Amino acid sequence: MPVRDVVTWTEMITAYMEFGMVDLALETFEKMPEKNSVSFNALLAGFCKNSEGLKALKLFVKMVEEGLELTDFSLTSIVNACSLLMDSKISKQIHGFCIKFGFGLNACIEAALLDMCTRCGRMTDAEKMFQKWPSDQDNSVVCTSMVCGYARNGQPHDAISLFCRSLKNVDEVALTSVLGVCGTLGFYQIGEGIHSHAIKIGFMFDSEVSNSIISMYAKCGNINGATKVFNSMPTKDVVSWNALISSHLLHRQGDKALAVWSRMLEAGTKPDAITLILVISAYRHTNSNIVDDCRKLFMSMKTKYDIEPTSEHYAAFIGVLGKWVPLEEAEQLVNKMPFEPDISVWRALLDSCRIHLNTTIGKRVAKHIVAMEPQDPSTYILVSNLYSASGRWHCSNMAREDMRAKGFRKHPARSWIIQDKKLHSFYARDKSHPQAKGIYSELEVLILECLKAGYVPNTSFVLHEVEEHQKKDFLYYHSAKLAVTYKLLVSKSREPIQIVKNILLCGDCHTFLKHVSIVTRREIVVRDASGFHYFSGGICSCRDCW
DNA sequence: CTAGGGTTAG
Repeated sequence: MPVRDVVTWTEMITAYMEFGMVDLALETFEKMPEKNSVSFNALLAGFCKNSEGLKALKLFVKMVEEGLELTDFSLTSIVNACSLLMDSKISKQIHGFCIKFGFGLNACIEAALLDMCTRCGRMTDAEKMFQKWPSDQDNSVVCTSMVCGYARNGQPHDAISLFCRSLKNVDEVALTSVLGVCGTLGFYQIGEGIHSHAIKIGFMFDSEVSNSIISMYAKCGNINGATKVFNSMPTKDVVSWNALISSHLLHRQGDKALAVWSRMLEAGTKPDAITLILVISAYRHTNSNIVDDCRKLFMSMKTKYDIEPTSEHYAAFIGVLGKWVPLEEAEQLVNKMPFEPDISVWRALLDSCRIHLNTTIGKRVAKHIVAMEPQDPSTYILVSNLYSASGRWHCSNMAREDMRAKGFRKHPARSWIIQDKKLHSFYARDKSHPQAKGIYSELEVLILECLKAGYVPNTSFVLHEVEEHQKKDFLYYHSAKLAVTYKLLVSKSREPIQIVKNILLCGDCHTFLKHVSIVTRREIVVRDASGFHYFSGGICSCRDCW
């Protein structure tokens, strides 16, 4: 067979893989009358490109067993496959294989290995490789891998600090990643600084960078900044529209989100699956009169926009129903689904049970969730909290003990604030802050003032079995209360107080913060898992439903 | 002809 034919076949495999047509690529590969190592490598790389880590690994094993020629390209791809599998043990085996393989590592393999380490949780190994990287070599790729690795592994400070230390080496990819970190944490000043830097080094019109700036501003509470950046973009892709719609959702501006959706259609941009998840969700933040519009949209997804509803779309729609119509309708929809509902659907239904305070259906739903994800610690907490809410402490503790016995750890609930470009994070009854003493005594005073202003503690949000008189001790030291107290202590300006919380704000903290906004006459902005709460003069923008 | 890092949602 002439070489040119092998080249053509191989190019076809790559092209199919590029467009996600894995089966066609494989078919082509099998039909090839003659294969060389390049065609194997193309298939291997294609699997990785399409997140088929296991298929890539199996192919690689086959290549080794059959004694096929392995090259730098094969190694880079198999390292990538390990990154997809995120398995520390396999990653070490492949790591060793690459080193033993002999003919020296090149920059691509090294960079892939470093990235693999960050994805398998081997941050110390990644750091070692990073330090050894020759300084005369261009290392914008490994720099970015390291920044993203820190971001992924819960080390946002290291991500930002490395980014700032290597400004000469960062490019648009590192920018988007670190902007994501700023958004997650609510690091407004730093995010703004990075925005300026992005303009300075010429990425003002890079759409990926702009997209992440939109989302960064929205997550930091500046919805106008997000809108401004969006409007300034000369070309908006579907991600830009999605980012703006989700920005409005985060601020519970359902009408504005729907208005952007109309503009998007007028502009002729084809929505994708994420767009529809967002637009359906937007109806949570409108009113009960237009639930039917949402229903119509949901029913016409396939015919009008050629998007097949997935579990995520169902979950979003159930979230809307759960908010505006009787719970039974949401439950019925789950039972009538044309395919097996996944965990996101059950979680949405459970969330609706929370809004309706319906523990009967709630417990039933929770059982499904536990059965589906026995590995997930948050499931046990969900069940435990559900029992606590109805006073069944024994069952509640059993769920927690069950979780501990299995060695799972829950992701702790946290609230944090930013002060002097530093993050101060608190968990419930946290005494680890250097100023803990001052915070607790200040909080005592604040509680007294709020009680005077009419705050009535609601001990049903205490999720542990304790004596009634002890309950308030648990309630008073929730993380959001500690965070707001600390901020009041250190910032005397009239600026709004910004708090970020990684889960939902509890009902008692919500009531408390309303009173804090009265007695301190300061605006309080909380971003929790449901979006923004703006407290001012005793009222919250979420209208007490979140 | 084949290889290394990223953005929107949950």
